[in-house]
Amino acid sequence: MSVAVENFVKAIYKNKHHDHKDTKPGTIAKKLGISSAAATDMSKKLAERGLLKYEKYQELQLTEAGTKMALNIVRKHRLWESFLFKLFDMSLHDIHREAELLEHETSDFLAEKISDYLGNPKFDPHGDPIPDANGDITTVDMSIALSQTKEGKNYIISRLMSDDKEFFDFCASNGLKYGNTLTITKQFAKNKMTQLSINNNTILLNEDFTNIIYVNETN
Amino acid sequence: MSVAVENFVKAIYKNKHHDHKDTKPGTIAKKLGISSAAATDMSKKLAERGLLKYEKYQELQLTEAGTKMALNIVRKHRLWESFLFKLFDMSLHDIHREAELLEHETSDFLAEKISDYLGNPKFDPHGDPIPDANGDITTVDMSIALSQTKEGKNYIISRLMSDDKEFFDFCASNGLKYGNTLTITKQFAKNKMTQLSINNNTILLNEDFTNIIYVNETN
DNA sequence: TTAAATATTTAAGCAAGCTTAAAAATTAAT
DNA sequence: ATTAATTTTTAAGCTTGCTTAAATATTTAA
Repeated sequence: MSVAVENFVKAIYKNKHHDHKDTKPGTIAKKLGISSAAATDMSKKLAERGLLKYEKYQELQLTEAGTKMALNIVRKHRLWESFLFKLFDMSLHDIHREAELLEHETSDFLAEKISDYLGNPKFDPHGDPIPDANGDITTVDMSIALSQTKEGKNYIISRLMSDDKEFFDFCASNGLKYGNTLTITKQFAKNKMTQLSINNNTILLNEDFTNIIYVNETN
Repeated sequence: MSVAVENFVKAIYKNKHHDHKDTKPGTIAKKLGISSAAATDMSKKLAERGLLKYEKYQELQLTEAGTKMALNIVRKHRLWESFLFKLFDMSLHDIHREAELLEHETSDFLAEKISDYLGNPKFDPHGDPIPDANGDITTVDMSIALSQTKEGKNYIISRLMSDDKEFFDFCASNGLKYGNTLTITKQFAKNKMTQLSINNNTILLNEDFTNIIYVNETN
C-alpha cells in the first residue's frame, strides 16, 4: 500500500481512538494537510478496496482489514520510537519525526527483529501501547489525565499524548517523563490548573498540558 | 526528492562505478525495471533540475549535485546494512533488501546517529566503502577479483559484489565472508576456474563467482 | 422553521511516473 | 557502404494523489 493510503487509514484510526472528533473526510483532511475534496476522493477509493465504509455525509468507518492495517502501521511507528529512543537517546520529538517516515518502509520481518531486540515491549517512550504482530492491544490502560487527579495523591506518568516539540522540550526539562513519579499538590478547579511536585520542584500546569499528560495512581 | 528520482540517480552512479556499461537511459531502465521511454523522460526532467547532463543518444552524466545525491543515498544504504547486520545478525541478502527501502526515508540527522553508533565504519558487511557525510570516499580500494589472484598466495576477502540471495547463501555456508582469509591452491586458466582453500575446505569456483568476490593480498 | 453559516461532494485539471506503440537515430553486420 | 538489427526517442494515454471552484447537503442560530 502507498504511503498516502497508510497515512489515511492511520489518521482515521487515531482520530477515532484518541481525538474522538467526527471521523468525516474533512477532519482527516485537516490532520493530513490535504483538501477535503482529496479526502472524499480517497475515502471512496478505499471503500472500494474494502478498507473502510463510506456513505455520503456520514462518518468513515474502518473495516476489519482497515483496522488491521492501521494497527500494523501504529505498531511499526511505536517500535521505531522505542528503538531510536533506546539506542540513540533521541528526544521524543525527534523519534516521532523519524518514525513517521520509517514506519511505511518497514517489513513485518524487520518489525519482528526490532520487537525481539527490545524484548517485545508493550509501551513506547510516550507511554502509548504497542500492538502485537496480530494487531492486538492486550494491555488495559487505566490511566487518567492530570486534570482528573486528586490533591495529595501520588501518580506515575504513563503517557505524553502529543507530537509537539515545545511540549516535549518542556516535559524533558522538568522531569515529566514516562515512568516518573509526581505528587498533586493543588487543583485549581475554577482556573483549570494543576499544581504538582516532581523531583523536589513545584510546577503549575494549565489545561492545555493537564489534558495530554496521563498518569496512573500509585499503589 | 522522490524515491523514483533517488533510485534513478543512484542507478546511474552505480552503473558508472561498478558495472561500467553504457550509461544510457536504456541501461538504467533495465536496472530499475522500467521502460526505456520512462527513463528517457526522467533523464530530461532531471537534467532540468540540474542533477545530470542529457543529450539525445548520448550517455548520461551526473552533475556534481547529482553525484552528491547518489553518494548520500549510497551512504545511507550502507549504513543501514552495517547497522542491521550488527544488531540483528541478518543475512547479506536481507540487510540489502531492507536497506533498499529505508535509505529513502532516512534523514541526514538519523544517518549521523547510526554512523556514530557504529563508530563511523569505512566499510559495510559486503566490503563496500561507506561515503562520509560530505560524500567523500577517502579509503583507497586495492582489492582484486579472485579471478586475478595467484596460486599459492593468501588473501583476505574484501568485497562480495552482488545482491543475489543464492550467492550470499552459498558464501555464508562456505566461510566466504568479509574479512576471512583464504589460500589460492590452483588457477585453471583455460576453464576460468579457481580452486581455493578456506577453513580447511577446498572450493572450486567458476568465473561467475571469481569475478564478484574481491580480495586483498595478505602481508 | 427558515435563513445563514459551515461542511461535503462533484467536477475539472495538474504533475509525477509509469505504460505501449510508432518513429527516428544509432550501431552492427554483411 | 548499404542493409538489417538494435536502441532511443516521441507521442498518446493511464493511475495516483493532489488542487481549486462550484454545487449541494447539513448544521447552527436567530
